[in-house]
Amino acid sequence: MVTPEQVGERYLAVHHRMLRAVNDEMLGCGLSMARTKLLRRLHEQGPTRQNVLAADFGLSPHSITDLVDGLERMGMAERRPDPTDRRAKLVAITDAGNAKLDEALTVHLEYLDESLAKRLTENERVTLASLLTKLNVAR
Amino acid sequence: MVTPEQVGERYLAVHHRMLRAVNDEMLGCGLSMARTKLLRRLHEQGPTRQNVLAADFGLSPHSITDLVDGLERMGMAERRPDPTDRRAKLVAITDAGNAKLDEALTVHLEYLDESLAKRLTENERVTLASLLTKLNVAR
DNA sequence: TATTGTTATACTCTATAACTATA
DNA sequence: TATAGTTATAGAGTATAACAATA
Repeated sequence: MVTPEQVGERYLAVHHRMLRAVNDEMLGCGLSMARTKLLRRLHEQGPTRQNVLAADFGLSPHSITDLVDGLERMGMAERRPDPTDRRAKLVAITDAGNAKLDEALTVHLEYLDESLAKRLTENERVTLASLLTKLNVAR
Repeated sequence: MVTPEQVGERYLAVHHRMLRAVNDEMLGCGLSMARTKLLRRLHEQGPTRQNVLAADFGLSPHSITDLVDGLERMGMAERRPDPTDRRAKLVAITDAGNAKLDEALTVHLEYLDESLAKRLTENERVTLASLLTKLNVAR
């Protein structure tokens, strides 16, 4: 029997392990979770100022500097001057970054989908997806 | 509409954020996720050799040394000689560790349960719990 | 020769605080 | 005086490799 009180405990145990497995998978192809998220944001919304990224991801300005440094060293992103404010910098994804992002998303999402498909039926996955949608509300 | 193919993607977005929130909560009461897990294992299964811990948690021997160092500095765990093998050490939880573990589990599980209760009905939480049970199979 | 754990070294992800350049 | 970003510093969590003690 399952009671609602046991959910938090299971939640922690299961997802901590799953996310770690995905993260290992991602590192294997050269892009960590944090870097993938940032690259994806740049891919979808174009060149963005660092302070906007910090606010949107809930990270400190320093963490963004660090993340962008890493992506820049890898050649996946680049900083450009912001023409409207000489203090600010726009971070943009490069062609190499777009290619890598494509590869990383394919690899890790396929891995996750396979892991889920191994453990859940199609109906259960649909149910999970709808629960996730409800969990995703920021509150 | 929700298709099984979208599940992996949502899974990542939702749980990454949730686990980070829980981890922040846990740091606030002085025990990180990794330390809590280790302390809990020591509480439940008694003094354990470091190589066993490394194997069970899927960590390198060094990571265990590091984690135990941290818990020892906090007075939450201690190393004892293994009477059967002078190379080995048994890691044991202390009284202070047991008290802290109790507090940490209460704080972070209550936080998680509240987060879930804010977003899901009781029936949905029961459904989630049963999905988590299926996801928890190691494969 | 193999195993147990530590030390040395390093990388990622996160933080706060002090600082520089610009607004 | 306030904002954008970097540098300095720090701590957790992870890794590999080299090493000492012991088996």
